[in-house]
Amino acid sequence: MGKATIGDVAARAGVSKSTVSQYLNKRYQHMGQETRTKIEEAIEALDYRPNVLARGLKQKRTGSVGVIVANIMHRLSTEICRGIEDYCQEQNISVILCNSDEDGEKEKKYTEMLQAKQVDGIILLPTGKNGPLYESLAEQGYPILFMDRRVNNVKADTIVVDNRKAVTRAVEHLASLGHRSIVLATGPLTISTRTERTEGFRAAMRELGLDDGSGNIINAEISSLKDRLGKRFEEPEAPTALIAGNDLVLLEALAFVKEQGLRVPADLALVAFDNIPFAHLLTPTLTTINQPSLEMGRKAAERLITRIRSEEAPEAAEFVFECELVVRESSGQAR
Amino acid sequence: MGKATIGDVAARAGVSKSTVSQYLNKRYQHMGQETRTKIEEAIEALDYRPNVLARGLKQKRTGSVGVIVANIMHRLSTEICRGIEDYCQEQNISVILCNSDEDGEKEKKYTEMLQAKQVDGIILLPTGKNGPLYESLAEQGYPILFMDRRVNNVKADTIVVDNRKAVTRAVEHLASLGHRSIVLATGPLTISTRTERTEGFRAAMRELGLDDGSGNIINAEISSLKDRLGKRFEEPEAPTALIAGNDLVLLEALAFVKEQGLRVPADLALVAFDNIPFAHLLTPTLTTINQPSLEMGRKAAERLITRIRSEEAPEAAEFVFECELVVRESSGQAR
DNA sequence: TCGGTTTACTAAATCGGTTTACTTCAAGAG
DNA sequence: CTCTTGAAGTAAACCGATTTAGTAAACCGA
Repeated sequence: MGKATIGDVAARAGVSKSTVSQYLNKRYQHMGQETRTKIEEAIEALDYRPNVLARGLKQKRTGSVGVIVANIMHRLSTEICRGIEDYCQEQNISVILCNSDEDGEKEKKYTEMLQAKQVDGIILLPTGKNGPLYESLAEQGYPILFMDRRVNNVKADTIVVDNRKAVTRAVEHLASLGHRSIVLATGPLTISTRTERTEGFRAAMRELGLDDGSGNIINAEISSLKDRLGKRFEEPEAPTALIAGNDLVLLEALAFVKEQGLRVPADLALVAFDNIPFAHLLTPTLTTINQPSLEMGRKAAERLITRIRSEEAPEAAEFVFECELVVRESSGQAR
Repeated sequence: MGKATIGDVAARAGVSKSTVSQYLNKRYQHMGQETRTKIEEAIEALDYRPNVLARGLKQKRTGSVGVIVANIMHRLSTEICRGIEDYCQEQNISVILCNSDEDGEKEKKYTEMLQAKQVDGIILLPTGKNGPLYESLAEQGYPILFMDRRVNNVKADTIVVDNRKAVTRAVEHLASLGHRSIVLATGPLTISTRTERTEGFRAAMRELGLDDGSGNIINAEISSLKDRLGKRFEEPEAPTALIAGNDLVLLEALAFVKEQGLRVPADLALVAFDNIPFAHLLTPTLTTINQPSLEMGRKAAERLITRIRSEEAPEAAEFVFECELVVRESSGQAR
């Protein structure tokens, strides 16, 4: 037997579809207690469950949001997703998860797909490669929220961390241990996270009277990172400390350290962005810059859903979270 | 302006909705080239995108599948999700992600929600706490697929790894290094993964003429694991090797090792299930039993989608993947 | 030039709900 | 006894697509 419909329930309860619909939506004002009971029984007997497609078609709300992340395999993305999921679960909203793979085309395809699916809103960890798309979404008044990375010229809610402050703290921490030649390594400057960290780094170094020349800033593709590090170490004033811009950079840095037989922190102190799991189990344990990813995810979902439910779209806002510097063994005294 | 509908397109192209619908579904047989062009133009001009809710309502297919995992934060779950997502992306299917949190109630709520959403099928990493639910889904002929954990008495596709063989290899490996007192530590025996590993362990130990008594098997809640380990180490024939049943157990084991000041592998050799990230960066590097999680995820999606698309449901099948023992430093020679 | 095909297209029903506007009936007011 | 009002409920339109059954016009052979 096919699934029961509202019509079946109505027939069995001996009332009209309209009344059943009222019941389903908990509008009991115009309904006798008796009718209510009959409907309840019919629903129970038929194991009826409303078709949310049909409902969504009429109501123009589907109770689902889309999330597009660059890559769910990154720890940060996973944690953000979990935060989003947690909140949505409480609110009975379902989450459609998409991986853009840092590919602008996929990102575009996905936003279109999500809109076709009539999701009520989208949370985007943007690739940054679809400026016009972001703008048009925001202008349409479509509920959209950006995370982790800022996009320019787009009036939409944004949730990020204070990258400048985070990197400043890391630099100050290392400087306080006597480090003077500190290197920052990140991927190419294609997204706000990296540019902000780079700028923050430059400013902090200058502030402390340390070399702020570009020699200590490495913005390179992961694949050429070890090369670049190798070259830097051959130059005068070899680095005594390194800040890794994310988990992938850290992996390369650790591989470099291993190959060169460097000792941490004696030869090179290490600080890494991202909530590296096992940071406390590595030898030496690793100093990290943690992001409150779960809370950020929760906040994102909360903000988006509030926006969806409120009649008028509130002014676009930016929420800035603080990172936490967790000092462990890898950032030790300079020689 | 509200979004354009098929009616708007039809009006603008000067044809009927039916014709536009034919066009959308690429049934050009009964359509003049001229009409086709006009429709194309209208769609372009109005930036029309079909409403998949409406389509799904009529067609009874939504092009989306649900995935319920116990906890996305587990590395294994994340990887499985990624595999599923990859395949679905290729097939233009969207993925609704749910976290059951090992909570039977949530799992139930989610399956109901997914069915209400008319998803075409469900991939479940079951909590194991909803036997009747699993059965009824399978009996209804609803496309459902179980992963990672087997469920009894349910005729449905299942994707698992060969846990017995995996644990046997690990035991043999350790035995070949001279270890005679090997301990297996897992969580409580509530799911097939753990019981299979435990049984496989027992069999392998017996096969090798080693102590197969239950003294070397610890099935305990994570919270009491360190206690149990401590007690076992006070008994005669202290363990020289430990197999950790998953990543959480490993964390406890490592904490225990640290507290007790044990040296790995000199005092205790370690082997851990799951694709622990950083396994190759820990000191010593960690021997792991890797699961082909990405392929398993892909396979799951492929199988489910094939089943959805085929008219008749194929016979339920079980797909068993092999684990890979990756030997690193933590499993060294016994004293 | 007439009946039969083919081609190109359309009207209307349908999917399963929600919502609006209306009806019916009983009780209370005057 | 009539009029108003409120309670309880319903018929029908609607959401935006697909699909079925059918039609109008062109073409074609005899």
